[in-house]
Amino acid sequence: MKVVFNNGTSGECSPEEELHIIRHSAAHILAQAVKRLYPEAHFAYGPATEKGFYYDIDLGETVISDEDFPKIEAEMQKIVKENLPFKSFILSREESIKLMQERGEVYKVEHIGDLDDDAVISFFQQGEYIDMCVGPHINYTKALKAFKLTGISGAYWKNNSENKMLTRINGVAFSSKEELEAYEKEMEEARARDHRKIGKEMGLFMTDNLVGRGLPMFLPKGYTVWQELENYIKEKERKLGYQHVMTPCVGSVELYKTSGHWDHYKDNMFPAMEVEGESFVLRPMNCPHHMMIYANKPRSYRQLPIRIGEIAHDFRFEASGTLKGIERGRHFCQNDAHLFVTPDQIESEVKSVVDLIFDVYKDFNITDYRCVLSLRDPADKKKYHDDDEMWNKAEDALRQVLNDLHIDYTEEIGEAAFYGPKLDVNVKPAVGAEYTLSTCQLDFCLPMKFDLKYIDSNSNEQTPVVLHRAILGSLDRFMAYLIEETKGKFPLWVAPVQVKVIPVSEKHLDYANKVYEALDEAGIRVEIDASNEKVGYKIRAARQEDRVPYMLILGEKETEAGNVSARDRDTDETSEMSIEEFIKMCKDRIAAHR
RNA sequence: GCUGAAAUAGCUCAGUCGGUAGAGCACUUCACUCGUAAUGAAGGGGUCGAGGGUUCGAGUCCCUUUUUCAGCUCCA
Repeated sequence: MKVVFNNGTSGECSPEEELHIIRHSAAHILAQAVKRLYPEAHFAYGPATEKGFYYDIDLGETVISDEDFPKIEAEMQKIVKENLPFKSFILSREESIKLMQERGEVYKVEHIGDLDDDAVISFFQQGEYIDMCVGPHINYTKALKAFKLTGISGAYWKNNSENKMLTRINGVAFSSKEELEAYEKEMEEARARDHRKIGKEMGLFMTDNLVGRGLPMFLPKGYTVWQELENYIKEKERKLGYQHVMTPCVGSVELYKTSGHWDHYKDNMFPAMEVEGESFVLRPMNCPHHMMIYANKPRSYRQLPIRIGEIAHDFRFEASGTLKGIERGRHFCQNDAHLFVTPDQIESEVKSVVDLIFDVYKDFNITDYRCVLSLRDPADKKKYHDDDEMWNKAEDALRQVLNDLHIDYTEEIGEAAFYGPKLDVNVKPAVGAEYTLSTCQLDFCLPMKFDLKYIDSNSNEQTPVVLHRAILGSLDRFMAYLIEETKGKFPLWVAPVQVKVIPVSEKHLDYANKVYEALDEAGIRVEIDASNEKVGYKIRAARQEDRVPYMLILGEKETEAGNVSARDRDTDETSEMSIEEFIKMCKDRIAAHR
């Protein structure tokens, strides 16, 4: 595809860059259309995104909504039809500021101020619209063939909530109409597997205004899934030498002042409760409790590593706008553990945690994830515990382990916890932004704050190192992920209803009840559909509502032979076998996941 | 928290200019006794999120508020 560069020349771009350039150009065309329709508009940033583009716009007093999209899209379409050429030119810093000031583009002027002194400042112009930009861009507006505005929202200038909120118009753009249609279909499918939607359909969890915002409640079927996940991970941990504990959901404010969490996070905690002169908070995390368990008695190097695990209820006063089903609530249950280790053991214990993460991912077929080594921002002395030597040691140690394990990761500055660096494993939900599923954090800081000790082989006191880790992250969030990945078709061992017994007619109800009893007795989660409906109807319901792994169709033939006809959810194939054979098959399949 | 949008039956949604609240599914009952993705009929079900206002009259217009959704910020 032919493109225009910011030095005024034109040439071919690589196929990989093509879409990006189309999308970025779409942002300029959007701005041009908006400027024509709303002359009072001023523009901030307008980049390409993963699937399209957006432009952050200051519209002054004007308020627009998605009802205005057809009008704006029509104007964009018109600009495309006009087939305006994109032209570029370079100006000096002074000329640039003058040009942008003349046009009232205060954000662009501020942007110029942020640029390095030797930065080349270039502009692109199509028709009457001029934008400061490094390009490149499409050579004519007609090269924008398929786009659509998808949403409107607020966005802070320079992504800082202290700054003014601008209007962000989002859009998508593709190289062809077919690709745009495919994308829209994909989005529709993504919305259909949103865990909030499926959770409602399957009766997994609910919320209620009277209970409170961000406080989901697990219904019997959802709690069944939850318990399976809990048992699964606890068993894995037990085999790896973890010891599970149970600690209270409340802690004194002093506890969190000691850990340092109070200073960093008190605004995101439920406010303190004053009782008889003491202050308590609902706990937002479990590290301090586990630290105190470690400190409960003298520890020897011979006992280390000590691995303390807990399926722990936590409460965080998350901003209302961030709540999202069971993916992010104000109450959640962490699959938390703290590993107290000697410095020599860091590598092997981190490795063991990382192995566990990927072992679990294998069990659940999780393949689409991204590893991030989250580091401190050395300039931010306020957020991060101020001890450069400690940080360098911790970051180097974690990086070293990841390299030794040959794990692909990207480093992100300013993403660390206040007490130490972390390895985060991030995934993408059906709808919305990436989040962290699993984490492993290296902490030299809290053990010092809590004055934790162990006696080394020379009878000297030493401070242990702590690994904070969560494999399923929170059970709630993991379940959200699992729902979206499986579209509610949970693996047999997790499925809230594993088998649905479907009698062909009321005549076969007695036999169906007998089969039901046998399965129930065998510990298989079974339901019977005794409703007065046709088989087709019942199958449809079993597929759509509970998404059951197996349906047993029981009619004349099965009753006489004493067999079952088992229909497999995943293959839609039916096979006839004895009750005993079916039970054995189920039990074997379930046991294979333990 | 911020910007925008939305809230009507258990669920998904319609409701025009302000004039007695609707559909499909689900539920209940009856008939049918059925073989692998919807049998038929009848019936019950609503303070239109909440509170105020305008009006002879408000699901509809205005204000406040709560919740939900999209995104921003945040995520120990």
